[in-house]
Amino acid sequence: MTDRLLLLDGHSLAYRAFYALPVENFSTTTGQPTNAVYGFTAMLINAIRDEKPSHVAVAFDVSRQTFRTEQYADYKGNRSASPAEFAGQVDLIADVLAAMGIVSVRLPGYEADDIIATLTRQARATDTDVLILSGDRDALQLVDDRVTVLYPRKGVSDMARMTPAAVTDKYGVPPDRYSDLAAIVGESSDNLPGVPGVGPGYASKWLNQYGSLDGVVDHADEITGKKGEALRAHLSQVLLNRQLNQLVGDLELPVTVPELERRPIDRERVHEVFDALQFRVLRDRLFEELEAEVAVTGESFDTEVSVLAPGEVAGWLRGTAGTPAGVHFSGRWGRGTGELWGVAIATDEAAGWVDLATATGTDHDALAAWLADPAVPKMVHDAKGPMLALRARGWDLAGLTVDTALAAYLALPGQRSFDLGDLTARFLGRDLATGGGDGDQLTLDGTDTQAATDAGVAARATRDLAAALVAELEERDTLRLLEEVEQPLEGVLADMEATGISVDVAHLSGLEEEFADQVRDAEVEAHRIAGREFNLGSPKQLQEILFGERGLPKTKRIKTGYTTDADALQSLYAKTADPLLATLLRWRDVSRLRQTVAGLLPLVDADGRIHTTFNQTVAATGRLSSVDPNLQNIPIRTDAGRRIRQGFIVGSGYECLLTADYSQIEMRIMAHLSGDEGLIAALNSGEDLHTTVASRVFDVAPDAVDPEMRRRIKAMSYGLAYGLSAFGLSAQLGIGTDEARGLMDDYFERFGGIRDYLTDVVDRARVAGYTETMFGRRRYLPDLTSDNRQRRQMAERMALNAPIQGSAADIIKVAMIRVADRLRQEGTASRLLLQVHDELVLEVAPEEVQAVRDIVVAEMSGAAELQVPLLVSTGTGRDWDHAAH
DNA sequence: GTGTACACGTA
DNA sequence: CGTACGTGTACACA
Repeated sequence: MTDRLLLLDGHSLAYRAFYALPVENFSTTTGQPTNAVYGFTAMLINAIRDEKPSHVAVAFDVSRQTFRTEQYADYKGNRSASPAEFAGQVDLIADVLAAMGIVSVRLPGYEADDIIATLTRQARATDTDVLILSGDRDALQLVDDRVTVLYPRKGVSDMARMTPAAVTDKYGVPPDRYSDLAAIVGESSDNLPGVPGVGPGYASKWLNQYGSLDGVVDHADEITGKKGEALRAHLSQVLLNRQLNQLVGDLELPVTVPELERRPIDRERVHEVFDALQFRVLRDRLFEELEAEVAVTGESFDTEVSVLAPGEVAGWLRGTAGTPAGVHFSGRWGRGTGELWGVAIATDEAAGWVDLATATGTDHDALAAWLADPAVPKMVHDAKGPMLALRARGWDLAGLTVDTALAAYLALPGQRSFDLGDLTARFLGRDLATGGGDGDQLTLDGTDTQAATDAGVAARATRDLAAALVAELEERDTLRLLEEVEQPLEGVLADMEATGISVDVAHLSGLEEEFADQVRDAEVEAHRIAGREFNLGSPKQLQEILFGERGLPKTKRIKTGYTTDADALQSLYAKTADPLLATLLRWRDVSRLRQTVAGLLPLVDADGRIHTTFNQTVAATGRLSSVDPNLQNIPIRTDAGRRIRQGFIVGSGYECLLTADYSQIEMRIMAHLSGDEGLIAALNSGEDLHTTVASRVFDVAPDAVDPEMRRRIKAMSYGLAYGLSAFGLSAQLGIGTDEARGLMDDYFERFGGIRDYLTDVVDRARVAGYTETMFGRRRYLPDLTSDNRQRRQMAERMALNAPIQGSAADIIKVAMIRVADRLRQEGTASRLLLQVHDELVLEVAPEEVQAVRDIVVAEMSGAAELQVPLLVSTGTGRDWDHAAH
């Protein structure tokens, strides 16, 4: 593979960053400005990620005194002394580079550009591509078919990619004539005046006409008019400019290109340096985006794993004397159950592996007792699955002090997967691999020693990782969330998954057939109206038919043409009354319903129940998610949808389902967090919230609020928590933007506390780099300082929503733990089945309805102390639909 | 087979 | 140009 050399102009980029990023948002708590360091480092990380160079160097100026100032005292003489805030940041950049294993180069008397020119020349002599990241246009003279300049256009992430074609396109001359052009037009940043009245247009015309600057000079007399006159008057300045802007490509440098080969990132140093700079987000990005680049130190876990022979388990466990242990379970699990094949246990002193297939009954008993002993501290990575497998054997897990997957989720809430190996590499700088790889190493007695070693190493890694993550969370004040919310919840979720929810298979099968018939009817009709057959499920074919053959007006643009989503089809139908649209919408509706039911049926277990899996570590806000199947998006809004809900029924031996949900929990959290008196009063009044708010916004009596007024206010109230704009509100309500803006103004006139809160949330998140929920759950939003407007605004909406959605998630998690505890304490047979973000579904045993309802309402309402009451409404019934209220 | 885009269900 | 998810289908790649 061809080598790729990335060269950066340290000073020019730091300077750019310094002026691009507001210093008030980038300084440490001790007052050290860091905006230039931040911007430079961000550019560096992006460039390495995008360009994947094999070699990297950063060139710096030593001082302003160079051979150029000797020749021309005013060279760069227009530059005011660097602001105090800039001073010192260059040294900090050098620290960052050292930690990242990147070479810095400087040479007295020369500028960074000369160093870059020299290294470029050296690299061109070998088979190496060169990328130059520089904020100095002089570098453009180096561009050729193997050398590209990345020039910051705006901010720190928008780069112009200057190839020979791009240079020619922009300046009208090829790169090797760029310096000639710059000599004629001058370079204000270097304080080199050009020919007055002559810009790149004339300069390139002359250069192309006479071939080069020499040609232009030779033929200066032939150039007519004012511009020719000006050129002749300034010839000496032009020639001086040309002399000064020529980069020196043959310096004696202390390094050569081969020595610039990328070296492993020094994790320890990166942590130290980034901690000092308080660059938490950037550090996370560094490790995330350059994961492949980060050399795992190679050090692996050299753990001796004792394969415990049949009969040895009890004795070995006694030997560990109840000391804290990392535990790794081998097996498989899902759909509310699982099987366990083996267990590895690693304490400080020893690691052991139990193969459950060969272990004796006594071994099993000893292991089960050890696992169930709450006095023995245990660390497990992602324990919910193993809990299901243990449960299936009638075993129990107690004494779980740290689940490293949950801990990592709180430390890195934006990450989607938490692989043990990735985490040990990231947090411990160690490699989980045990050097196996050459297949199974079965010993004579059939023991798979490689599996034993792998499991033992995983157990040891879990143990070490737990310590690192606990320290990390302690620092962020998030340890309580782990110990008092996420970890206790894990067991509750395992129970819910194992329990599952009963379904009426006959009912659902009937529905599936019914919906399938309607799908067929709609399809036939659609083909008839369209005059030909086509795939109704293909947006592409649909676009051809609607916008091509039928000539309907175009809808909102999407990547592949024009949207055919339900909203767009609705409004098209309102405009054109095209019967195909109605049929299409009907087809979409019924085929989706059919699909929902068809997806559920194969997941019904032998016990007649569906066991979903709740993901506890995927949603960035702290919510749960549900998969396999997703029971958090079962239809409810339409009659047909509710018929699907009727298929979820109370199980035999139980009396009914009970649902309990928080009313307007997000509005209540917004009231609490903002402290807005008006909203608090509205929620405390006990009257209908949206009517009360509407009466205040429109300044009329509550009974004068008509349904349309209420609808608009409801949309606005909920939209606020999502970062709704006047444009979005107008689109949603079908009113003009002016009217929408007026509505928003009126709203904030009465509820100014909400607006203040929302802007404050974003401001604080921008400075801190993250948002926080009421319980201290963080969400990191590096894009808040992006100079890409779309990304930044997206991050701002996330920042608005995360504390609200996340606090609601925290509250219902606490409620679930308390409900489960109370049900256990009271010895009820009733049990939790599902959580749907603001709703709990329980299965109630005979005679327990009243008690369970009281427990659920009390524990849900009492899960958090807010400035407004947490209202809970409940309902019961034979199925999920009838239990709604 | 894998990845992306679209559409759409819930809160 | 309103957040957070998961799933199924079509379609373009390998």
